[in-house]
Amino acid sequence: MTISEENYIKVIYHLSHVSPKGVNTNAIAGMLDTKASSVTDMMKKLSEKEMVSYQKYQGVILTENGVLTAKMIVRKHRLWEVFLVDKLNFTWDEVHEIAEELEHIKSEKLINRLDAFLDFPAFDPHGDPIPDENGEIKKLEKLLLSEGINEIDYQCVGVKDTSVAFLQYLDKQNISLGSKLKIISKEDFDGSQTIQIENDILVISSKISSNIFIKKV
Amino acid sequence: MTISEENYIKVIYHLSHVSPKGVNTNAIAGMLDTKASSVTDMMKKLSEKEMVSYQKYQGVILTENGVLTAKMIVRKHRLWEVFLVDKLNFTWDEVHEIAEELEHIKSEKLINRLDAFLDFPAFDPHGDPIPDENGEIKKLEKLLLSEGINEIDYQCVGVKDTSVAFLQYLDKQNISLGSKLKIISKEDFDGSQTIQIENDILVISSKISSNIFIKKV
DNA sequence: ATTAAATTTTAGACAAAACTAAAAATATAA
DNA sequence: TTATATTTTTAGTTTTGTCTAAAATTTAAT
Repeated sequence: MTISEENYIKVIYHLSHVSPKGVNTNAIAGMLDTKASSVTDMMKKLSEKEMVSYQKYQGVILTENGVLTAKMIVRKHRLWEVFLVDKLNFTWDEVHEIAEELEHIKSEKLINRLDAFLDFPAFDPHGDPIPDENGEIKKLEKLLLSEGINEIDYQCVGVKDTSVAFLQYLDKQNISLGSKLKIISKEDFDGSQTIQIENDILVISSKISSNIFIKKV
Repeated sequence: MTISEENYIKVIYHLSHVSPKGVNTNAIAGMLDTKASSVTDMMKKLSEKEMVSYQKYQGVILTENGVLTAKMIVRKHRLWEVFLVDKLNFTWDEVHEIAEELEHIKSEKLINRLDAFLDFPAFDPHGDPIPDENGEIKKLEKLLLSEGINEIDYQCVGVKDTSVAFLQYLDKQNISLGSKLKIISKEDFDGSQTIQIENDILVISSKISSNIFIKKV
């Protein structure tokens, strides 16, 4: 696989979540900043390699093989992003460009060693899930606030502890279902978090945060 | 700079240490596993970009700019090798291929952060020096045995402690000027090393090893 | 149901980086 | 110092990934 082929497959993979019954040429061209005619050319090639199934004018769908290939590229991209943020202290908004290059480094052994070095993270710094070695994706819609990542936009979707006392606490703090929130920082020492919730800043203990379910918005 | 251009510059840089007054086409072709005619084509291009000075039939020399570019590629290659060995537990003989890919990742910020993360190493896992941010190379001919790297072929070139007692010890152990040696392993706890010296296996304390000068062979 | 608009594909070209085969220049050896 | 061998360059192709412009197909609108 060339870098160019990998980029096409990755883009088709992402777009196929929006158009599962066939990704159209123009959309691909738009994402890759190229022309529709170039896309057609590449689709013929990827079709020969059995990475996509393609019929003229009908859009394109990844084959099973194509999906797995795409997931491995996404896996590499997101693991490198974790590395850049966790180990090299980049901020989460700086890493995309560099990861776009790193995702094309070939060694499978490298990426699995990196995965272990990073302690098998399930989500990248943007909150997106990281496929495992076999392409499995833990698509945990909701997660605990205590597991959330800084600077990501979340929404409150539920609670674990349903006691009256807890719900009253939430009420007092103006936390309710659907509240938009963002984690500003987390204290390593006790796991307490500073969060922004609908324009208020709030400090909550890990006992609270591990009883609130949130979801990426 | 394309990956291909970078590879040519790197090869010319290495070859120019052997042929400082002009690297010939065939040698470059040999290193890059390509044909002499392709080299000629590329030399014209690199000449236009003022990375090399090139006259037909007379071989090629890197410009000042070309040398700096080459050093930055070597820097990246060797820093990634340190990362792979020190952080991801690769063995020193596994890393070259992967580093050949990683050396072409573009971000300067990335490489300087990596340098810091690795604690500004001066040598790579093969014992070769790593150029710093400005291209400076610490070309320390000799180093202490205690600073040596496992599995590298060294030669004994001197001693620091010149006392009779020490020299007698060396004599008894059959260690002399010019002895070929290789470090098999090093104990983290006390710094003692197991070394192979002219086919004998020997365990020496850090007091000994920090009084013997060696050099890569 | 036609016609107009938008999308997609074909056909032909181009640039980068490689190749082959032949010509030119340099080096070596009788 | 010629003749021969080696090295290097030129000229002409090939492949990959792209482009433009024109033709074909599908979609939308009256």
